[in-house]
Amino acid sequence: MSSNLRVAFAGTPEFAATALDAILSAGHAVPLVLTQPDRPAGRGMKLSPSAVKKLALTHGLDLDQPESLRTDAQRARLIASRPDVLVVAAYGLILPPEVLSLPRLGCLNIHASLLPRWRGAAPIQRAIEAGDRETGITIMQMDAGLDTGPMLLRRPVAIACDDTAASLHNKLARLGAEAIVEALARLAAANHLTAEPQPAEGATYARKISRAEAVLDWRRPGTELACTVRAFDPYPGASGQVRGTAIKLWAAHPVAGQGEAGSILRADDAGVVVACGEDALCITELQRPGSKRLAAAEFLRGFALNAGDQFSPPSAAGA
RNA sequence: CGCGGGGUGGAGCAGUCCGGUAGCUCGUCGGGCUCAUAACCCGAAGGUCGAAGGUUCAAAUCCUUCCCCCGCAA
Repeated sequence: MSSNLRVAFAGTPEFAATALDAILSAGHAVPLVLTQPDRPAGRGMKLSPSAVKKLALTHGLDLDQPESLRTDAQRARLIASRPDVLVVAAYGLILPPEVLSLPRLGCLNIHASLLPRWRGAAPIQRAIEAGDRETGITIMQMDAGLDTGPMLLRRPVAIACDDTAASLHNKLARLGAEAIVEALARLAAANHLTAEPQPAEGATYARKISRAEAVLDWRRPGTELACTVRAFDPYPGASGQVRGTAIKLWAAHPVAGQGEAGSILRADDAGVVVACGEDALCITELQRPGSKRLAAAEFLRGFALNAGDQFSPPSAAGA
């Protein structure tokens, strides 16, 4: 690595940790890592460190976990670290103008979509849910808006018909890591990057995934429901309810068929076919509470589903 | 101490409350039937019932401790 930068890093989940790891491997100095404070999470609600924190600790990096960056006191360590640039990836905090203008080269964001499509919190899931065939990574110079800054670098990736949020997340995390390393390399060499403003056309907003959305509305078309199932794997998992039991649906594809929305047309080793508002959905992987994900054939041995059984409508099945 | 479900032949489950010969569906193997089959019929193998300790004439089942998996919630 010929020329290195002082790269402060702000990020929280696995997606961000992948990028941080690549930045370190590229030989840049990382004088400070910002990540969200430890949160109660998981069974037992134990305080858990973020993926980025764990990585930072294994590399012995300086770490700060402010609740926000609104005050000078909360920014003190970032200022003291004298970064050339701040790389932000799924950090989960709003950066005030004082932070955006703090590093000499500004703040770069790794965003998991081809902007301006899917600005916001859940670009990976929303792209799958919408049935997009392509998404990607955008390296963006951050400004005061939400994912509205000028673009430095865009990398497309195809969404496979069997991609889930999990599999696409992994692809995009790797791609994002490569992209930020390339952007930093160019930045180090040229001391600036040409930034292209985002077009006004085609902007959409990827709102956060809410638990309520996870309960499938069987009046929707089977093709859309299949996308939702993939978009919600692994979190929070599309769900339905039969005979009072909540059931998670982990894999499904649209098939021909018609009947009352939510009614089971067939249930055999090939899958559970449920009538939708349009066509039908063939569910091939299911899970009930306390058990694990099972292929339809195995699931049915322990939980009988038969033609004529009915999935409850979302209002009745909702949490 | 956030709430809860579960660990039983290769897979998925029942049996546990009310201790007393370990059961079901599927798979595997062998045989039969069939033009043929993932179909059907007959038969067989295969289990320290998560681990350790305790109670008992007797524990998958009751008590104690531990390990592992999962749902909710975040």
